[in-house]
Amino acid sequence: MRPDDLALARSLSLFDAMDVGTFDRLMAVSLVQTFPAGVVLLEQGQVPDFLFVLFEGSVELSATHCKSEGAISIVPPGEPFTIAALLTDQPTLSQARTICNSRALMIPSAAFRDAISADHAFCQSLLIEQANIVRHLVREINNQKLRNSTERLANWVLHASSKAPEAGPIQLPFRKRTLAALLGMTPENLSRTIASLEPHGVTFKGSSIAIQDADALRKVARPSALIDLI
Amino acid sequence: MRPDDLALARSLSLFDAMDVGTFDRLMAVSLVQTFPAGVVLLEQGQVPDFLFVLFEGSVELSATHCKSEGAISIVPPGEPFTIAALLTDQPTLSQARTICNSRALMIPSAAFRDAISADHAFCQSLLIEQANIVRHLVREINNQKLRNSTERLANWVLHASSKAPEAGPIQLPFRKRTLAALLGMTPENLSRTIASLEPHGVTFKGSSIAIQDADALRKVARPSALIDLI
DNA sequence: CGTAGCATTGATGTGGGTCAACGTATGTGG
DNA sequence: CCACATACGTTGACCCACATCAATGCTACG
Repeated sequence: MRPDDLALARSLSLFDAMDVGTFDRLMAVSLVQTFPAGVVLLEQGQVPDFLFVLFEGSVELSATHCKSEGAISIVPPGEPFTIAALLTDQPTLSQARTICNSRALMIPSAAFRDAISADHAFCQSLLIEQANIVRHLVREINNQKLRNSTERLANWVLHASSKAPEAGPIQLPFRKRTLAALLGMTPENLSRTIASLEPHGVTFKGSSIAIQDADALRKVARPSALIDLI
Repeated sequence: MRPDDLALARSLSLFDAMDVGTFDRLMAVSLVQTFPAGVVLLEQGQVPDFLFVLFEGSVELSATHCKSEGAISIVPPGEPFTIAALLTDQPTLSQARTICNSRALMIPSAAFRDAISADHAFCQSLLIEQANIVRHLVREINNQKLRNSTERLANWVLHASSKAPEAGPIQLPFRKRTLAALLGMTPENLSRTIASLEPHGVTFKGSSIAIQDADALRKVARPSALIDLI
């Protein structure tokens, strides 16, 4: 690994609590690789040999069953994915596919598990991290069970705009069909839902989304601390 | 705590990896309490003061949003619940309500977190446990997104019968409306779905469910390693 | 034996899926 | 630089799964 990649890895929140010695041992056996868009990093049903941690790019975690596909989440840079499969040494439940050019740190599974055994503080921080993922997934289940597609889209827009660094229109970070899969609907229906939302304070123009009237949008979305991050 | 309750606690898989000293310290500040059916142990939005571990009975974890309600899961005896909220010290995302007379071990949150800090092996086993919960929730999301209600019910029956200790008809362990909430449908629709499943190898009689023809049922359910536990 | 909650059944409405056609971007090679 | 190809997005027509509302049976329990 190159020195600047080492520094980049060290700066990730994942390794915040990790002991320097453990970190160095882990990096000694890890590698960094770049991938074009559309590459499958992990097939569903496969036991992962590596833990992937995204340096740059995005990865879509999705599952297919009898021809229908659903996306679990889009992994942003800086985050690891499918840790749960690795920890339990079980086949992944989702496929991981790059949706743009990406660069990832790859840590051999066995070495990662050794690090957990060796470093109590790291193990603790991972536990908190997994607990946060559990909470995120419970939110997702509630989102899916208790809302219709209009509400899901409206809340997604609100959340995306609150995450954005500055005010003003936000850019859709992937294709619309990906958003549709993420929200649990068909691309056709997403189109219609977008159209039905335009009189309520949002405008979609290509991949640019602008919120005109946040209050009006919030009235449709009815966000809840139970489901959304306030 | 009474000695037999201490022994019962020690036998739980949750504490398998826990050091004896840590265990004793934890139990010294814990208590055991019994509850009738229908008691709310944890309100949604509340930061839990205790970790509950069920000795006997069952607890329903559910969420309500704008008058509609969805169940996340039914906790069986021997298992803890809402650990994720406790680990992250955040408000619970679901309400916990006993669905029958129950008895639970109650461990003060702070003491539980201390045990995690003190005992590396325990922390590691908890991490694996959380990873398993993550996998379960991902399965649940796939189940919800990729299947219709008939398939969900059929798979639920298959899974329930495979969990049952002996062959023969199984008993529905809760009211039908609870099952409906768990499967993400209305009670009315569950009734109809049950009726539509009867020509496919299952018979429902009151709260007793008998599988006549497992292959026929499996043909409707189309179970998948991706969603179900094989 | 009445009452209250739960399960069932029927009638009806609607959200969202499906299928097909058309419009619109993005890139590729002549 | 433009015609063409290919994939993506949009729109419309239609259908079906499921929710909703309302009425009727069940079962249980005081």
